[in-house]
Amino acid sequence: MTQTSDTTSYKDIKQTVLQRIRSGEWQPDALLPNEQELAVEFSCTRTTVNRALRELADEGFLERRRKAGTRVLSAPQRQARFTIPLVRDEIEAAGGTYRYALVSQETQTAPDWLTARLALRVDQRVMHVRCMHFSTNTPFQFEDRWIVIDSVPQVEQADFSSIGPNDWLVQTVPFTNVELTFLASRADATLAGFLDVSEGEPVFTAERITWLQGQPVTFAKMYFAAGYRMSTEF
Amino acid sequence: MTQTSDTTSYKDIKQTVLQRIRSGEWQPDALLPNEQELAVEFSCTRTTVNRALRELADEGFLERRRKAGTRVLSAPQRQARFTIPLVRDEIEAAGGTYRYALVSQETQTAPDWLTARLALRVDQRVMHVRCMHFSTNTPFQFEDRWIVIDSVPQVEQADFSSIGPNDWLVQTVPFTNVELTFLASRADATLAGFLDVSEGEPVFTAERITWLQGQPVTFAKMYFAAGYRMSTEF
DNA sequence: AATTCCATTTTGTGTAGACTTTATGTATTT
DNA sequence: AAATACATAAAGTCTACACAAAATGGAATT
Repeated sequence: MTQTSDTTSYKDIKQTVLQRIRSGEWQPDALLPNEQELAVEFSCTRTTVNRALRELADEGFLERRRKAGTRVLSAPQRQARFTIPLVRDEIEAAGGTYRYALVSQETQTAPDWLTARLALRVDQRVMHVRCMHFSTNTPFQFEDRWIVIDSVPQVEQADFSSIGPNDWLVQTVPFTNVELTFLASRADATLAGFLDVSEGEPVFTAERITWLQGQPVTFAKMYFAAGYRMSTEF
Repeated sequence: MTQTSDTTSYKDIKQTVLQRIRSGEWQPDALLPNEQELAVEFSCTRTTVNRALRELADEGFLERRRKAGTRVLSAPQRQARFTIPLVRDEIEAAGGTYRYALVSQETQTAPDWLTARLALRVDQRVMHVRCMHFSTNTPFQFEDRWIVIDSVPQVEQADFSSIGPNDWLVQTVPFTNVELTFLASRADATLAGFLDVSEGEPVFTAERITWLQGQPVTFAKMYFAAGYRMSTEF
């Protein structure tokens, strides 16, 4: 047999399965019929059922184990997918005009806390860059970044007065692994000045560590202006 | 031909493609060979190549368009997947003992800001629940939640003195859609008391709105104790 | 009673081939 | 020059089948 327009597609199956979970027909922890049985029910091949169930498992609705079968997850460990936008894109998407400004750029020996955080060797040298991102001249984000020189030797020749370190890195170094952390921090005097808020105000903060094949490449702290909200739907 | 142990698998292909992107062999915006050509190169079927490329596109490395082919994304819009854990799981995973305490529970008419936020009808009634989550008797999270009674009528009979509203909802109502927001807020007197921090301290906050087939179900604000970090790797 | 071993079940992944859908670039027409 | 039509290329999906790998539950053994 071959594909015709009235075939049940993997998308149809996904929908139907979700319906059954939502309607309570398949309760949490319940065992689903196996792929072969579902294939018969939906009059399609096991391959098609497999794709549907595999994607639903990937999306966090189902749990699948060989021999054990497929179950409805009791506490749907649904995953929020944050697309971390580039600052420029985020500002422009909100209708602002993006402006970048370098605050400082210097090479130095990695401070102790950074050595510990990135598991650097002692006295390893880093490029320290601080810069501002504005949306139509309103402070949007203050970025405090360290780049490991041994991992990106070209950085010693880089000039961040007109291009941001993130843009430069994205163009220059691929990366393999990222650790992203969100937290709330308190504006100290310096930060308050840059972001135009009062000292002591809460500041939404993101930290990002990037590795290339196990080697630490860069650590960045990004402090967002007052009222910033990081949002996603799923 | 059939599958043998020396076959190139879709995982191998994913790795190889990533290598080529990282090494710069396939620059951003570059057009990849088409599936048929790659199938020949990797001595496998187009189906296998398709799965590899499809997943890489899904993970944000590639862009695929029919007829136009497959390209390397210039600004890798990599997506962070946050698995939003249940509070209890999060506390227990960190080695703490979970304890729950109800602060208040009452039905009321939805306040204006909530009516606006959830697009409720005027004077729609909601259940307002406030509660605390402790990790070994240390405040971990203060939860401030509203549940739309029309969407979950059973909630009027619910007793949240021993089970948290989130646990109850997960067991009772499936959901279709979630909006999740992270922000930094400032501890007011009440919050400072619950979380055992000074007034004015920054508090990492998550807001969560849940819908069931277009109907708003619940709005929750979750205030985390000092020092909380929401972290993910990808 | 506990442990080890193993057949069996169920998902995981691959091959081979075909049809479907989309959209691009070119040719044609206006 | 602009708009339209169209052949075609490339990804998208399905069928049908096969073998692989994991893990469960029970049988056999200690």
